[in-house]
Amino acid sequence: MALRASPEQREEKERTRKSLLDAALALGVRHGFASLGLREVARAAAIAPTSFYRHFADMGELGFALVHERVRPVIRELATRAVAGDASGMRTRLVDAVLVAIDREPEVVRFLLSERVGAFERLRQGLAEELEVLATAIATTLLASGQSASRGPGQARANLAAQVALAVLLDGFTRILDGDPERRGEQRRTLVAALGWALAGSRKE
Amino acid sequence: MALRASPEQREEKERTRKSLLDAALALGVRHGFASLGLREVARAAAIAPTSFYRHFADMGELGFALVHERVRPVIRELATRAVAGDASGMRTRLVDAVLVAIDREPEVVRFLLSERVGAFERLRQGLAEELEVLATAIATTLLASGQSASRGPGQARANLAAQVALAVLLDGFTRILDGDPERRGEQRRTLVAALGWALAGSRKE
DNA sequence: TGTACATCAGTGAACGCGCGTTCACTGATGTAC
DNA sequence: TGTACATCAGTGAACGCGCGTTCACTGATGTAC
Repeated sequence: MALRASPEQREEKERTRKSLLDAALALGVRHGFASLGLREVARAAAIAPTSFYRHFADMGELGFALVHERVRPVIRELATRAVAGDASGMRTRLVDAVLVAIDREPEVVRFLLSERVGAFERLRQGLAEELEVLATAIATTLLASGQSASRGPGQARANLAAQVALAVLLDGFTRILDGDPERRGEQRRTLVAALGWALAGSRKE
Repeated sequence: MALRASPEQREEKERTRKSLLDAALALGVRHGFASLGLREVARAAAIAPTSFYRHFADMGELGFALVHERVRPVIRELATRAVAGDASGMRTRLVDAVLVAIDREPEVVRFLLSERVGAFERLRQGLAEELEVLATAIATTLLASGQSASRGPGQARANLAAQVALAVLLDGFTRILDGDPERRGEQRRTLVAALGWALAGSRKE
C-alpha cells in the first residue's frame, strides 16, 4: 500500500469489520451485549483475537459503531415513514415499518431495546439522541396535520403525543419480539390500536 | 444445629443473603447484570466466593430471587396504588408511587428496566408476568370508574388504555432515572401529563 | 523497467489475571439419650 | 447433667480455563525514483 490501500484491500477490511459487527449482534442476542468478550466476537467472525484491534480499540467502541451504523438507519427509516404522509395514516405507516424492522434485523432491534436501558451511559445517551429524532418527526407530522393543534398550545400537545407514541412503539417492539410469531396479525392490530390511542390523546379517534 | 437452625442462625444467614442481593443490585447498576460475576458479588458482600453457593446455585438463581423478592414488591405497590381510588386520581397516584420507588430503590428500578429486555428469557418472562399484574390493576380501575366503558366494548378499551399507560410509566421510569435530579418537578408534571394522555384515550381529558 | 522501501490487515506465541467450581475442613450450635 | 453426634454457614487452597493485551512477525500491495 504505502500511502493508500487499494480498493480491494479496503473492501476486504470492510467485510471483516462487518462480520465483527454481525457476530456481536448475533451473540449479543443470545448472551447479552454487556457480557460479550472480544475473543468471543473475534472467534465468531473467524479472525484471530489480535486482529480485532485492527478495527476497534475495545468492545465499547464496537458498541458505539453498532449504534451509529446499524441502529441509526433503522430509527431514521421509522422517522422517514412518520413524515411521509399526514397524521391520519401515520399509525399504520409506523407499525408496518416496525414489523419490517423486526423481520429484517431482529438483532438490531433487540440491541436498541437492551442498550437503551443498559449499563453503558454513552450508549444510552447515543440511543436516546437517535430516538429523539423519531419523536421530533412524529410531533412534526402531528403539528403539520393540525390534528393536535385544535386545542391548547399545539407544539406542547404534539410533543406530548409524540412522547407517548414513542413509548408505545418501543413497547410494541418488545411485545412482538418476545411474542408468538404465529400471531403477527393480532399483534399488528393491537399495536395499531395502541398507537392510535397514543396519538389521539383527548381528541376524537 | 442438627435438625433445625436457631433463630439467630437463620437471621444471620438471611443477612448474608440480603447483602448478596444488595451487592448484585449495586454492582449491576454500574456494570450491567449480565456481566456480573459470582466472585465479584461475593467480594462486594464480604464473603468468600465459595460461600456464595450456600445461598444460590449460580448467578441466574440470584437474578430470579431479585425478581421475586425485590422487583415484585415494587410493582405490587404500584398496582395497589392503582386500585386505591377511582380513575380520576390514578394518574397522580401512580406517578407519585413511581417517584417514591425511584427515590427509595433506584437499583431495583434499573434492574427491572434492564432485565425486562435483557438476554435471559426466564427473567424477561418473570418480569412480564409481574407487569401484567399492574396492567390488570390499571384496567380494573378504569373499568370500575366507567370512564372507558362509555364507548365501545369496555373491557377491550380499558385493556388498551392500561397497555399504553404501562408503556408510558416504564418510559417515565427511564427518563427520570437518566434525567437531571434537579428537574424532578418538571419531570413529574410531564409524566402526569403523558399518563393522563395515555389513560384518556379518545375521551375528553 | 527494476529495485528499495512503506503501509497495514492479519497472525501466533506468550503473559498475567480473574473466573467458576471442587474439596476437605472449621466452628458454632443444635438434638439424643 | 454430661457426652456423643449431626447440621450447616462460612472458609482457603487448588484446579483448569478463557480472557484482554503485548509483541514481533508475515505477506500482499502500494509508492518513489
